[in-house]
Amino acid sequence: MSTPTVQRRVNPNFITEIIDEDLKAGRYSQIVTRFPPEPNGYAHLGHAIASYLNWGIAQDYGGLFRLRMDDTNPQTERQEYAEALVRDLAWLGLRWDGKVEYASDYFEDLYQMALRLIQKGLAYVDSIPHEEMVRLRGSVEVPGTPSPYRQRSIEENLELFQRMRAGEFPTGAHVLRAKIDLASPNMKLRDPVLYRIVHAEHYRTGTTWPIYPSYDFAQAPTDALIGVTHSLCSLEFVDNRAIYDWLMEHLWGEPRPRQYEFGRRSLEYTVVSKRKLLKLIAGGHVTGWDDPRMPTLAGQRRRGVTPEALRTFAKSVGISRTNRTVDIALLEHAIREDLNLRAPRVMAVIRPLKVVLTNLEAESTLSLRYWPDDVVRGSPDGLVARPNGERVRPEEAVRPVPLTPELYIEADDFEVEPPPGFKRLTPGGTVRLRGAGLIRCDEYLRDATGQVCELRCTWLGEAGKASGVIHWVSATQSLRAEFRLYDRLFRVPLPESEAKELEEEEEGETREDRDFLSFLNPQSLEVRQGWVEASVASDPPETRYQFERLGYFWPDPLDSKPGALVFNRIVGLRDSWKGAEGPRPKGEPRAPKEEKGQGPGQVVLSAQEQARFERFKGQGVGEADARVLARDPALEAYLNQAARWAPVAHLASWVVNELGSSIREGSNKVSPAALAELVALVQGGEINTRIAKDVLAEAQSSGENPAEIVRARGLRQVNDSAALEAVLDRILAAHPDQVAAYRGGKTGLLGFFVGQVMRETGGQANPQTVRELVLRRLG
RNA sequence: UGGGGCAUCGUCUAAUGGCAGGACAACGGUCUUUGGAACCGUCGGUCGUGGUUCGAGUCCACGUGCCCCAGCCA
Repeated sequence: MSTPTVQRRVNPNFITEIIDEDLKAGRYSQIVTRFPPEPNGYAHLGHAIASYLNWGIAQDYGGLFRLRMDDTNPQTERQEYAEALVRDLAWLGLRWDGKVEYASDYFEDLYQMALRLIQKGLAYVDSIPHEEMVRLRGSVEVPGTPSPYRQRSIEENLELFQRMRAGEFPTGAHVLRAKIDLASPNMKLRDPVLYRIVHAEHYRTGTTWPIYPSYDFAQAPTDALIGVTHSLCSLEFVDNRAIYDWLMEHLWGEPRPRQYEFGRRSLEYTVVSKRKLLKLIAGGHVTGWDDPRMPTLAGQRRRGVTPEALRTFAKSVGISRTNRTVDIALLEHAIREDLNLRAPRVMAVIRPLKVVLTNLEAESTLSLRYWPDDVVRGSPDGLVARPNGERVRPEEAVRPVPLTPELYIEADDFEVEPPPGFKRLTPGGTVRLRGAGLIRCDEYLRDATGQVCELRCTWLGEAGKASGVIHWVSATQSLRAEFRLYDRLFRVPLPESEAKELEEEEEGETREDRDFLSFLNPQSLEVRQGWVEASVASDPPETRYQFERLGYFWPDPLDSKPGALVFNRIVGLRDSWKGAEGPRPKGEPRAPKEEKGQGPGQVVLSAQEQARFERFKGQGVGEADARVLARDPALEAYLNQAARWAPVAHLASWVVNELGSSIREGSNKVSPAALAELVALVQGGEINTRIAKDVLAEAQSSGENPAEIVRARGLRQVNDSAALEAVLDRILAAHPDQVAAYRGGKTGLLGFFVGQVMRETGGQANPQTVRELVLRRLG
């Protein structure tokens, strides 16, 4: 196992940094990640991103990836969901090592672990009513108070817990709690529940267990049992990490899994919470979990999105420690990019307008290519695919397209009064029929309602010129088809926060019709009856097409039948035409960022602090540092000790800015005398601040004496201008572009040159001297 | 409010204390038998105020804003 070098599945991030360190330190020989969905709903894009991350990292590091159902709540979980989860994640292209794991497979192990905890006096059976327990837990401001049962003997706890397991008590009568700290400021640590009694049938274990582990007690121990090393979860569980660590400490030991949290990703114009998805289904706003507008993997699959596109999307979204909402354009881009190379081009007309070619008597059959030239050119072996997958030379990747005297074109492609820049058909105008020469519109007919219903045109062959190209199909030899044009499910990018604002305006009165549903996009599905060229009838049913100028489509896997074709629009084409109407509406514009009115903020010092502040200032300490020192007794004490060996004015900024955090958190390993000695070296010009800082950091972790490190390494400051100039010359010669850019005005490069010299000299050059040299040489 | 987490172009994401870069979007152009694709370019960012430093997105202090925690859900 080693650090990945080529083509990572997941870009480097704060987790891979930790893994790199762990591997380097030899803490694990192989990394193991896992994805633990709860089988209480369908997999959605959020699952896709999180599972891809776990799988991808394991792949990148040659580690193992496990899939585990987190099925510890029999009341909400179902076999159907577990199966769907497995099916959908497999479809996504994830491969897990070993069988699918289930937390429920480890119920016996967990039970034994709970017994051990009780035996160690670290867990107890609590028998107070639920509401009472909630009350005793206190609040964020008020510490909790112990339950009267907290002091039960080990024997009594053991007996009670065993009787819980034996099913002797009704649901909710007792719980097993960890004995941690009821006064902890971390609410999660106030004696969390480990086990509860639930008499309900579990979809896998049936009625064999009347007790079920809680999230916390299932997570850490099963991670450990299946060998997980890096247990990733989302940010809302940060506080739970304390329980995770506590359990591992008392039940497992090293090496053991550790939990790391990442920020959730949500997607514009969608919701993913199970409750909301169910509401969409129940309300008939979508047809089910696999409705192509749903953010579920089942929905995306039915829509025609490929797993490759979703993996590309997941990779591009990335991971950080911040909750983020991703621009839906990123998803659409990933889908188009994938389909551009995958989808053969054919023609369909979804808003038909009849065209009669008055001078065309005979029918003919054209042979049109499936692929545009740029895709052909991009093919590595020069071959391209037929819809059936067969790879052939471009001139063989063709289909027959009948050209007949009666055609259909897109109604949008004809305008009686064209807006400026309109490149399609107009009365008397000429346009190119894709692959079939030019036509001129001689006449147009209107129906009783005044709508244009037919065009009479002259077919010109190649005689003439036209700037526009439109698509078409034969009116007599094409296939009828239904087209389902899917669009965003919501009108606004953030339906949930919009709904929340509404709620607040209503003063807490949550009305059914004022929630996120009120932001549904009424045009999220538009159904059209039109025509598609007949060649598609002989293609495999899962073929994804680009209907030229319309978008990417594929036959609906459930509803499309040979005699009754139904095509789903997977995603439209980008449209950069800004005509009369412009591109299709993209929702309401975002609200601009609010101006933040922020004052400078000044701490009010107490009288005593004020006195100390004045004293430090009098000793030559800068105001900001003096203010910090005056308010922090620990720093002041440290500084006072160090002051026996060096002037306060020289020491203060080091104590505040370099050692401040470690002194405060009690991890400081540099003695006041040692700091004073180091600072004296800086003051004497023997070393520069850069060396001092590096050495200090090293001393902080190793506990060595910093001045000793300086002596042992022979570190010193290089002031010799001639020597530095020689180094600088080499660097200027090696970076002619940067030199030119600097002379051209990019003075930000000063830092670059100084930095290069510093690096070259192992940080020992006198940076002021270098800076002057650079300025002199390039100025 | 006690505790915890987070803050870089409109969006997502990079930058051992040393050139704030990439992708998406937007905008403009080239090319084009798809107003597609491709290619080129433009716009645009370190939450604020101080401090440390030759040099700060990164370190320190003080602010501001957002998110999570008081289920026997996960």
